[in-house]
Amino acid sequence: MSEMGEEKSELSNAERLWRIRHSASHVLATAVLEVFPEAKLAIGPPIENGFYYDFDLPRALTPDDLEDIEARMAKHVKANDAFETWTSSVDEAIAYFEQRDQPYKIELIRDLAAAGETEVRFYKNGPFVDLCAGPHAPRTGACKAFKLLKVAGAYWRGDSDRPMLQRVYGTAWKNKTDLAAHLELLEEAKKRDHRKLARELDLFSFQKISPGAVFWHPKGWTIYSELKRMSLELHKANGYVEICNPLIYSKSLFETSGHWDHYNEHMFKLESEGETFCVKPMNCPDTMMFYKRRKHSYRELPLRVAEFQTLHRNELSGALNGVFRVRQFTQDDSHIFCTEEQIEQEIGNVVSMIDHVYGLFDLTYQVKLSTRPADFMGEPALWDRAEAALASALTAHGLEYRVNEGDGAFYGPKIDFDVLDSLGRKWQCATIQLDFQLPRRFELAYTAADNEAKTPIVVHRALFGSLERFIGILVEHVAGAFPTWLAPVQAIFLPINDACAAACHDAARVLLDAGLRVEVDDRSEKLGYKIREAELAKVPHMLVVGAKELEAGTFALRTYQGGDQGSVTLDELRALLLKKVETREFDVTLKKIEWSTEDDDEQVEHGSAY
RNA sequence: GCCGGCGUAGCUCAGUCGGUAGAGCAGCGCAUUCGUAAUGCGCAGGUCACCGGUUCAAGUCCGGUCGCCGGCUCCA
Repeated sequence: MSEMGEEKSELSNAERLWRIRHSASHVLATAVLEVFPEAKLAIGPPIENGFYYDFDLPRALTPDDLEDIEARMAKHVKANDAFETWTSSVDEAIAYFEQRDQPYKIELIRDLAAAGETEVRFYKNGPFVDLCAGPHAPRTGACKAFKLLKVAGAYWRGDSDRPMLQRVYGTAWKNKTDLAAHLELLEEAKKRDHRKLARELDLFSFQKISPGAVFWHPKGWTIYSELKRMSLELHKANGYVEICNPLIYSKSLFETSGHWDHYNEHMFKLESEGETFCVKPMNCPDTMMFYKRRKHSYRELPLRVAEFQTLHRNELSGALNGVFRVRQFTQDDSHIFCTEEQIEQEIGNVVSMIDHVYGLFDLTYQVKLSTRPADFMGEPALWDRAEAALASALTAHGLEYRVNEGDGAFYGPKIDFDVLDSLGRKWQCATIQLDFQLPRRFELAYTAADNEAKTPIVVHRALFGSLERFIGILVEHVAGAFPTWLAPVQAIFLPINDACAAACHDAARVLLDAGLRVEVDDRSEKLGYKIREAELAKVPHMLVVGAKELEAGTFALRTYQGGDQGSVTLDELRALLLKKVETREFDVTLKKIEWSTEDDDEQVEHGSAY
């Protein structure tokens, strides 16, 4: 008892939660086995904010089943059974699960044995015994604050060639208050879903006639255009040139690049006069052609070439997701042709640009450095030097990053920047990828100082990643209330009666001429109604004009969710708005959604927890 | 693509046992000229996603297709 108490006090909060969640997954399996004694168990690990367990069941689970299972789980939690643990030999363990007809468990044990384990660990709570490395909470009573959330399909061992199992997801916390807070967070998060906000704010839509492609409405397109303009400005200031190449190419281009062999099923193809053409899924192959059009001197390097062209990728229908995962999109893409010596400085410059862009929106990101995979191409020594250059550029910018060993592309190591959406899902946005292969495949060269032909290195990189995905992230990040420089309508005049309308139109004209996006709501509605609509449209600045203002020649400024800000003159107003636009001020009061700050690293340490 | 769920007016949603479709908001018209989050009255709006089947009769039951949502896989 005292031992247990000591153990408890030494554990970090995160570790305790981790054990509660892991234990909850066992309690879930306990309940599922009651309902389906013939259930085949796969794995049931803790995850961020909760847990899941994968089952092979005779039929699909219904919401009613979940309720029933949840009620049974509550009984096992109330019973407060102790988690007991022991080890047994591989053979005994296999015999145990053979007797119970649990093929997935047997496969796991065989893999452990193949990895050199001679003993495996078991955990038992009440009637339920599972293969498990642990650790667990002392008793099932620790799982008192849980809720089952959803059931989804998941391939056994994540392999699309293996059986599809049913995965039950749940969330678990140390007490009911935390659970309630988390459920409330989920509700809040749903409200800022970019698909919902896009409809409410009339930014963009999707239509059945072109799945996975965005129909941009005037307001959404304004945001898109402003972002693109900002990005281009930044690129030009950083020594990039911009090109624009075709969308459609003979398949021979992709045979040269390797896409025809490795990316075929993702490309849209067309036939014309017996020849096969492909709609480009990436900008790299045609940018190689741009480089190749003539000879280059080492003096031209690094050569930074931007191309923001439209791309098409035939993504699996089930993978499409709002604006986060589409079939047609545009990257703020560039390719840097450079020498090996220039890599570190170039990467450093790109990291600065990324940091600048994300800083404009107070967006936080997670950095991953992916290193040489098993099936790499090129010389190991070059890989080592390149990986070191990437790491050093990240360190120089004070960025914390995680190393994903062996997760690089076969053609080079890369740095990925992940951003979370409103539901806490990670989406890759910015990316920096070194490429040793493409220049070889396209036989690119530059003439070095010694008059020898050398092969340049290519850096693929994007800041936003795709404009579409980034805008989706942004919509959710600011909950639809954009900073003034991006707001589709930056200011709206609200005349109180018809007599004030003319002054509003005159003032609006002045601001429009200054390049601002301004509207006048001169409908015969009451002020409260107009304010309500402007607030719902999340217009950052509202200018109320009545008899008082007409006489004083001023405007009563009201800001989005900020209330009455007092009177301003037209000159003051114009200066205020222009300053915000020119400095791209992030004038948004964020109510951030804070998902768990646990790092995945912590989860990886318990990787054997099934 | 796979597993599960869903698809009724522009949006959010009702629609009982199978008996021929309803509300609020938005839209349109008229009235109202109003001081910081919803003025009133009226009108219009539907191949119930699509195709097929069962039935005297289908929004409702069955099958297929498409799309969307949550996951898995894959990726920006």
